[in-house]
Amino acid sequence: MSKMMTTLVTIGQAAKQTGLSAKMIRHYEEAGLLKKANRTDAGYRLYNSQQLQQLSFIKQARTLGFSIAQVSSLLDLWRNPQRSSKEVKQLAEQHLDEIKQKVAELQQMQKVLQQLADSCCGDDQPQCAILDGLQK
Amino acid sequence: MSKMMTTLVTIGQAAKQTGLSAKMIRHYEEAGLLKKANRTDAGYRLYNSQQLQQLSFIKQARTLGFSIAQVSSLLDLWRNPQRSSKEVKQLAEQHLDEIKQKVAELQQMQKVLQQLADSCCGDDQPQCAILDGLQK
DNA sequence: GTTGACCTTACCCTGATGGCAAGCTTTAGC
DNA sequence: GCTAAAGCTTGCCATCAGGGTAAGGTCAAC
Repeated sequence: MSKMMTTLVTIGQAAKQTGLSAKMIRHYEEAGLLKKANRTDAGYRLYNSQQLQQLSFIKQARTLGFSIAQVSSLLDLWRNPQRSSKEVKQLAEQHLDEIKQKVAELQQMQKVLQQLADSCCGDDQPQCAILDGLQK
Repeated sequence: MSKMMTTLVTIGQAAKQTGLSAKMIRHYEEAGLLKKANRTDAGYRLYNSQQLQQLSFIKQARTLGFSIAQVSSLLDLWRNPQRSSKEVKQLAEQHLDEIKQKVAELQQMQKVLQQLADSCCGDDQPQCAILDGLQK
């Protein structure tokens, strides 16, 4: 056993360093993404550099739009030396498909809405192509 | 006063005709989008053709992604003969901007995620560019 | 020793539904 | 007329990923 020099930080520091909020970190612990953090005698959570790395990983994955459940799976794969990159890629492509579908839905909305807006003169008269379009 | 022949339907029929669910219709009533529906002696909600038209309007607006609050404003404008199409157009363009921003965010996610997925060979080995990318 | 910054838990709020339960009403079949 | 099914009612809980607030304990600086 080697005695590592570990720098421990409280949740506020961890939040600053990872770009998360303290609330989110507690939430992730509660959700089971992280092992329960060690505490000081006073009950303050303490994080070492490995845990900070895990939190950064979560932050990155959330930024890419992965759900908490997906992040949980990603974390499991990340921590598992027996993983295959195939599993990871499958997860990523599944999420990619979800994103593409959302983009398509939003673009469809955008298209229709843009057409309606373009056909509305936007003056002081009550006649309005947008409302007419919604009525159809 | 002319006595109009009005066809009245219960909430299930209204749901079928508008593509909404009965639950949504009750929710919209609760949220103040619609006047409280008349009831039969037994307490069943009844909808006439004008109310069905309003429900269809709501359905269309929701399909275009307007929030309930925005639909409420749209309904107010729709019902107000003194409206100006300018007000409607402004609301629509505001929503259009929100959609465009969401699309941009999702496309940014998509781009990064696609790059990660492309650089992951997806084989049986543990080495994985996606996990490496998330770790950074 | 006090003040202010930081931490703790617990609870309610968001948006737009879905689901379920318990109970009443109406309709259809026999 | 009786019964079963379908339809309606309200009310409460769950979702998802947190934010807000309250009430209280802790720590560091001055």
